[in-house]
Amino acid sequence: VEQLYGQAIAADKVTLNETRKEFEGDFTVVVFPFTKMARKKPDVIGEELGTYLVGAVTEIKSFNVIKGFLNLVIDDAYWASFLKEHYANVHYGVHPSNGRKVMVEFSSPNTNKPLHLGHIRNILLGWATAKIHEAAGYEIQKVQIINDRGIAICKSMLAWERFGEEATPESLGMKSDHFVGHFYVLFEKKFQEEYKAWQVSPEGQELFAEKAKKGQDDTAFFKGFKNTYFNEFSTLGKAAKAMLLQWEAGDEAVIALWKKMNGWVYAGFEVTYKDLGVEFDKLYYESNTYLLGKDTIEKGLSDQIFYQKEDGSVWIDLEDAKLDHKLVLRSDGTSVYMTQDIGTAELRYQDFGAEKMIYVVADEQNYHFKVLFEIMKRLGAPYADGLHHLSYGMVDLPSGKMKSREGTVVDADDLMAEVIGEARANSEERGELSELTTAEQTEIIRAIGLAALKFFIIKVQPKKRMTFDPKESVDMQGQTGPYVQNAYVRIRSVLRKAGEWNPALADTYTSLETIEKDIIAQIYAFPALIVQAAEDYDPSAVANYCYNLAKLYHKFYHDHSILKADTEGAKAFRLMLSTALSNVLRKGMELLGIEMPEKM
RNA sequence: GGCUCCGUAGCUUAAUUGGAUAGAGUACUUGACUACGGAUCAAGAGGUUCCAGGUUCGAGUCCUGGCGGAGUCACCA
Repeated sequence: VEQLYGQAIAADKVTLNETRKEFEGDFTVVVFPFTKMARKKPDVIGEELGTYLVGAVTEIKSFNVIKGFLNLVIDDAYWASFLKEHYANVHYGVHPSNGRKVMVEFSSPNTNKPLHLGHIRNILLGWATAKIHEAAGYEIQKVQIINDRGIAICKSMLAWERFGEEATPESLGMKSDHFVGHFYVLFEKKFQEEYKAWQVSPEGQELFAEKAKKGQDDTAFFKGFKNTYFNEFSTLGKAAKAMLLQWEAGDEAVIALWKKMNGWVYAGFEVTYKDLGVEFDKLYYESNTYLLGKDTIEKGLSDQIFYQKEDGSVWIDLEDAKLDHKLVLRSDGTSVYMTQDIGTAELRYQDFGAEKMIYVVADEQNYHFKVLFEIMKRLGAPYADGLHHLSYGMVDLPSGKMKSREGTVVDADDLMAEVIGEARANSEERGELSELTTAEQTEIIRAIGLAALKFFIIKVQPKKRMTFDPKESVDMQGQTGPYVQNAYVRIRSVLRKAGEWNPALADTYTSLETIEKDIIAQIYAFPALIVQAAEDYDPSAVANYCYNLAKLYHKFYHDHSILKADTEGAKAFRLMLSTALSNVLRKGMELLGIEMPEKM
């Protein structure tokens, strides 16, 4: 543009797209943006630019102009040499270190119950986001904050103490985190019973008469009154709150019970994480961090970033950021969730010095993180601009919203067992694995089942709320994880059968099929795709890319013979192409935490 | 009620961030293995991209106003 029209133009102002299938070419330049500076018609500009590019860039063989779109045709020789250069590189697509650090926080469970479907989406997103950043050149640190204190775990503790009769996971034959969750649900059940009885008691009726709004029926009133009842009237609620106070005071018996219960939960979590194939570099425990942040509040107060009310509580005024006023310290001087998060952010920066910190947390906390990040900015934290909330939509069931207190959750362990069971049934029907040992079969079947589950969840853009249909999640045909695995397995099978082959023969193959070119062009796009997915915090882009690549390969495989190709050159070229594609598929899926088996 | 997000084929979804005739999967109908793996491929049908305006050479995408759904607006976390 500069050469032809004498005006410089920023690179990001040039739209360069992959050419759509129905037109000839590989890349398309949209020329409309140049009409003003060139003062010519789009078609004329297209002709001029095309002529210039063909002359100036050896890789561009020819061009055509259609309705203001300049389609550029890349020389087959370029694609062939590109393939030759990269096909054997199993780490193709991975960028060299960019010297930057990123911390990803995900999972972050409460310790009062086992992990469920919501955690699975969180974990898969967090894991994939970390891996994608790593491939994009970042040094990564995967962390979780374990919410091991608070009223929730006290409920489980209290229920076990009152109704548990010294039971253990072993004595009840339960997975240990499920065991603790069982007592959490039991607490809720007992509490509900107590609440129901109280509602019809004289005291309950009196309060209803006194406090209910006009026309409000008792069901609606008592639904809204539940928290107040728990905090002010319930004997169970009082006992749980008393236990929390005892915990904070360091009461030996309570601490011992707390350690016992949490120990059970951690043992259970460990199994679930292992089954899911994830691990963390560092764990933060809320019991160690929940008092952090007060110093910062003090300092911010003297710097007049915060202000104090008469009752002693400390606030920040964020009205000019359309975020209202927010409490950061209670009137009794104790901290709130926000205080803690401020302190934890600082602690992590001290620990790791990451310029980017990604919080993988459900979208119900969008407001919280907006406020947190705004506060960090006003406090002048050097990393404030690198804070990012990877917000994702909640997972619904076809029957509606999941509620752990009501026991309508899909348990993570059960879910994995289910998809693996489905994979096993499918596999046994096919019988492809019958020659392998039982241990090998089990491992492959596990990989297939998990691929179905993980791909089903990751392929949806994070911010979209998703409905999880258990029936569809175990599908293994169509746009699924096993479909992608199958493309890989096919390639591995072909490569095994090919035995020794000579890559140099590929040089004699000079006239590429359209689909061969398409595949190379897609492979070519992989490194940039990784960077884009990291920038967008969007693992679904990688999932969809892998699916499209697998689809291309299945079609190619169907239409063109590889081992029985017409010439030795074509055979070598196609083996090269297959190898390259298998490497990309394996790497791409690896970024999503999905393994690729050799057989299935 | 304020703020934020979402709305695309019956269902699940994509669209290179404003580009060409909105692309897949599923379900439905139909066809392809004596084959390098049929967990595959191909064909058909399925769309007023929630509605109405606006900006633009060009809008599923941006702006305004509606409609529908979700979240949030705690001295809970």
